[in-house]
Amino acid sequence: MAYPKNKTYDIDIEELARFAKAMGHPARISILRYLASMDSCFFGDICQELPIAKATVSQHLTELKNAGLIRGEIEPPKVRYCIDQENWEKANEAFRQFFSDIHPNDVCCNPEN
Amino acid sequence: MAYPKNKTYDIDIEELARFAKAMGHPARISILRYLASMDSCFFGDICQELPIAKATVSQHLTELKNAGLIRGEIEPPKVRYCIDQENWEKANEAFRQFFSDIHPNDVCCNPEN
DNA sequence: TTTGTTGTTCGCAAAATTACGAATAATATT
DNA sequence: AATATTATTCGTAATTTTGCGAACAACAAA
Repeated sequence: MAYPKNKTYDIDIEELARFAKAMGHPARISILRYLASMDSCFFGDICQELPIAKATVSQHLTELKNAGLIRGEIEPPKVRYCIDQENWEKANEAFRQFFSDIHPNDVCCNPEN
Repeated sequence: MAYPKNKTYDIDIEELARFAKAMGHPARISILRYLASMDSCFFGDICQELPIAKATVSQHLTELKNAGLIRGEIEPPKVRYCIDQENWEKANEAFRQFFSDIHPNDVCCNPEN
């Protein structure tokens, strides 16, 4: 853009957008999927799953942490990552509600109507 | 980045990421919400709902169209937009499945565990 | 034919994203 | 104390995103 200019949107819209944005990259979806399938997950394990450099993986993890979707804690010399239970539920609910807002027959310009 | 280097991920992961990315901006969430709440929706109506310039709205609409989440058809001199029923369901299902993959008690490093 | 309405496209600019290797920090091991 | 392991941060670069006003295109109305 340039100068953000304080565009404002509803809080819940901003929140859903933040969750969606965090999920808006295949590497980050992969990470979340992987974390969701494991009980124990170190940085190194995640790193091995992805076709990108560790520095980049670390950046993606930071974004997921900032969005609240994951947690990381140091277990020297490793770092253990996992899904953030509370916010994961929040995100789940936000998406669920969002999609439940529209029902097929409401739409007007799809071919079938 | 620089030179994309053909990072590959599973097809379904790519798809979910594309949907999420399209939803990763409050203006686009607003548009989708608005469309989901209306039967009839012209560009001008959408535009009035948002705190950004029409050129920018048009760009966001293009992104949503490219992601397959909406459709637009010309009804001179206006353009009618609506949710793309089929892909909306696809997206809904993709998110639903994604979130259903994790269950609270699987996680390992949340405070409660 | 000129004018008005509607929405897209163009040209531009600032900021954010994605990516990498190298350097660094923090801890454990020898 | 020196070395090895692990993961983050730094520096850099290319690309993408977001945004705007102005110009444009398409059609309707006067």
